[in-house]
Amino acid sequence: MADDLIPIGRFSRMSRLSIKALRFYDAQGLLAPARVDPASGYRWYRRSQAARAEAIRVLRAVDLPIGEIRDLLGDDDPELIGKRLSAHRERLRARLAEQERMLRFLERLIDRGGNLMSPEVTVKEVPPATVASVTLRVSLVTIGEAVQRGFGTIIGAIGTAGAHPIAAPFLVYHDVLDEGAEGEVELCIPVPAGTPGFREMPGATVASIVHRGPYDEIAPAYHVVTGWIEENGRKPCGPPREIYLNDPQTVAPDELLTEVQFPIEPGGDDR
Amino acid sequence: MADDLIPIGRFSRMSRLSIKALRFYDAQGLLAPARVDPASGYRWYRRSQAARAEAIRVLRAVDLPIGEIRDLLGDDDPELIGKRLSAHRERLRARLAEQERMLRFLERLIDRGGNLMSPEVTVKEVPPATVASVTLRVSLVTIGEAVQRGFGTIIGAIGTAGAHPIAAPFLVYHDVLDEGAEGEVELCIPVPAGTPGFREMPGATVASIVHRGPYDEIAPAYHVVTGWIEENGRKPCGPPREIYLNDPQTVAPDELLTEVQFPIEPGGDDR
DNA sequence: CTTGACTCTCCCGCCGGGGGAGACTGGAGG
DNA sequence: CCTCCAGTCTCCCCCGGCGGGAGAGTCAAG
Repeated sequence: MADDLIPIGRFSRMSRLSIKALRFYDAQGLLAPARVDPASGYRWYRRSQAARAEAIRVLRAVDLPIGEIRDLLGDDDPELIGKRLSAHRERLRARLAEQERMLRFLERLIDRGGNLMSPEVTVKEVPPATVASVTLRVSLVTIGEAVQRGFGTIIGAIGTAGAHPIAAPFLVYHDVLDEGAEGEVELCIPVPAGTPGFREMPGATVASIVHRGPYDEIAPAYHVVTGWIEENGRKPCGPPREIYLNDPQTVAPDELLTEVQFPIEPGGDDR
Repeated sequence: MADDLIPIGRFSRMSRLSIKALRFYDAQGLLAPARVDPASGYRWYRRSQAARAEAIRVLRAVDLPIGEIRDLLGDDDPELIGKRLSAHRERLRARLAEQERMLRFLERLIDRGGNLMSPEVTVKEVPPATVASVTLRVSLVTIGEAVQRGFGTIIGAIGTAGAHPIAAPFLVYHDVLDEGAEGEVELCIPVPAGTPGFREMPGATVASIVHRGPYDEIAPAYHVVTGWIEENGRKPCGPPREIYLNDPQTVAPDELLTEVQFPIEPGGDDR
């Protein structure tokens, strides 16, 4: 009846939706103008459409996708609407949590001084040692659990031999466990020199790096060391070791310190 | 030297970056392979590139844009890197705050029961009243401040007349202030009936709606009422009023209640 | 030589519009 | 009646950071 038809510009100012957005919503079947002049294509809105426009504006302001706004405005059942909104709330919460995770991660990065790429690789001499050891065949999938049990076994053996650990436990990778393949790893715990019945571990010159964080983020540390070795023209000469400098039982995963050592041939400017 | 060139698939698994991503980073000049076969186009990476790849992965994990990662990895000054990271942290914080705002807004929406579109319009009779009033010429830009001062003036006048307010203050829009245009508004405070020297406000049948929230979000309420009037075939017959049901001095903006009344011709099924 | 697993380039899609080109049109003034 | 200007139209490209897939070429093992 009342043909107070409003052109798109004025309707845009009324609804605080951009002209582009209004045209887009028209194309998406979300908010069709009351009339479209077939000759000129001009869109004419009615004052009463401002309510729907406002609802759309509000829902877009909480980042509800266009399609879901269309669905939501389609049904009148307030309970269903509540359910849709709640579903979206969960999405927003998830996104919020993700953003928080990112922010915290970034703050950790900044705290570390932005040592993104080259947490210092150092060269050092590792003296020979007597170790209690067990060799296991594992894949990257089973390694965590197997290592836990293995160290338990070793500690038991040390105890029955009347000795005690004198340094941090470590692990020797005799095979490359690059991607899902199986391989041998040797679990070691140093014991007092000369304790009979245990293996003698030779000393070595190693390129070393300390990784801080959960075990499953250690791969980059390996790549950094191997990359460093290559770039500095050194030659690897033995299986790498991983030394557990603190205890996962008492320290948060973020604080875990793990040293990665790659034996290399001596020589070069070992500072 | 060491020509341990790694094809893209293996490097992808090593670095936990998708093949698509690696190709993209190559195209963006972010991580070029050590060698590209000119004949086949095959990309070959070197183990040492895993460190840079890892840095990229980490920085992408905190959603730093590609271009800025390139810049950041370009310069070695750790202080500058820290500054760039901090700048990004501020961006993340801003985004987080925005997400939180959305979530809180959505929760408010849900609490209200999802009355997005039709906060109930009611028809009612407004009795005549005696009011102390002042008429101002304002635009939408100046209205907030002008109304504040105007009500101060009126309260002063009421005091000197020995009367006192008996109902919520309101405002009559004699002109449409649709978009930046100037117009006359009348500020009114009801006083006891028959107080001499004040204006008599006629009664009316009105379509009414209550808006909850900040004043500057009130436009949609107007549109809902005018839309309702149009859809229900009623006829507007006078300037609209805005009644301030609670006090912006003592109530948070989100809790403000403002009633919008549009006089309409009597008749119809006034429930 | 064949086979199968990799890899290449190129193009489209996403999401919600923004920016701009080039062509029309509605209403007001003369 | 014409003119003029602001408003409007459609169409196309752009944003980010890849993912998906087509169609073709390539490497290594049997």
